[in-house]
Amino acid sequence: MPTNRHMPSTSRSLPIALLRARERVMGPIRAMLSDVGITEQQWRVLRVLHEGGAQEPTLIADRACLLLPSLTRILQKLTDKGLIARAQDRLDRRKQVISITEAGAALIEDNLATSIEIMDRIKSEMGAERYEALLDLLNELDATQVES
Amino acid sequence: MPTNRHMPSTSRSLPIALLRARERVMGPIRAMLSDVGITEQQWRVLRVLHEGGAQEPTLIADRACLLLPSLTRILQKLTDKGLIARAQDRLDRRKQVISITEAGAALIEDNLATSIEIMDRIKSEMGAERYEALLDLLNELDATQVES
DNA sequence: CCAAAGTAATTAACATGTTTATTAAAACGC
DNA sequence: GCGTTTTAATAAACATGTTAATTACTTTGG
Repeated sequence: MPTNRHMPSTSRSLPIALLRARERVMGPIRAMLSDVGITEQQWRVLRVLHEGGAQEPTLIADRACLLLPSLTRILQKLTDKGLIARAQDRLDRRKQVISITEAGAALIEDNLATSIEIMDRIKSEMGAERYEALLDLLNELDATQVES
Repeated sequence: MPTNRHMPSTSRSLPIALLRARERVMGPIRAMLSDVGITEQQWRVLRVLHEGGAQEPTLIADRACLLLPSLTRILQKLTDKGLIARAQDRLDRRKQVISITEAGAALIEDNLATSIEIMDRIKSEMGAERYEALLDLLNELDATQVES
């Protein structure tokens, strides 16, 4: 069975190349997080709250790149762990306001340096210029309008 | 709460940029696949088999970028759908040999053109040169050795 | 004001991701 | 040969991804 001439080998398939690249980056970060006892997604939520302050779930989902049903479960677990707190929005009772607790902030602050070190290592391995070029291209791809 | 000067905004965070870019690419592809009634991962497995011929699960997992436990479940579902067939390896009885059925091959062949069109549209939106540059950088990132 | 449409969050159901453990079969090493 | 180690695949358990449905609340239009 010959290779179809229109079928990209996996290294030239954009979806798979994106997947593999992400796995490469997340490996060391997951190792760090498993020591802390939280998942990659929980880490992202905490970072969004630490960076952006108290905010509603819809905004967190957008910034942490999570779907709302996933976020619902993650917020429940983070509440159980005492890393976030929840309150009702007084102006719009459909909404909630999620905030990070002191324990949550401490967790972020204790591990942020390590996280940055990991990314810096990748950056210097690739070369800063190529690393930045990659980020630019990824953002450009994200901004692409794919007409239906 | 001021933004930490060492914390990248999400668009400059490589893990999140990779995630967003992938979502952008997979959106239209998922729409196509949901019409066919299979998932993105099932599609990847069928393509690997169509492109590479009958092979063992470990090799499929590597090529389709799946972990073996996920693949185990996916192979069971594809078997139920009649899109693949399984046999024992006669030389090494730990191994299996997975092959694509005629129905599976037909499914791939009926939808490959659409899949290629989607990727071509993204390629032309970005510009072929930048698209190729992105693939190169992603492969370079994947080849990076992150020392422990 | 009120019915209809829209929005925020949750729930449900199924599929996959991820880690650890298990089972069966091969390959090793002495 | 035979116990040890390694490998291939599966199983189990928990977390998330994904889509559709639901609930509660708001906004809109007449």
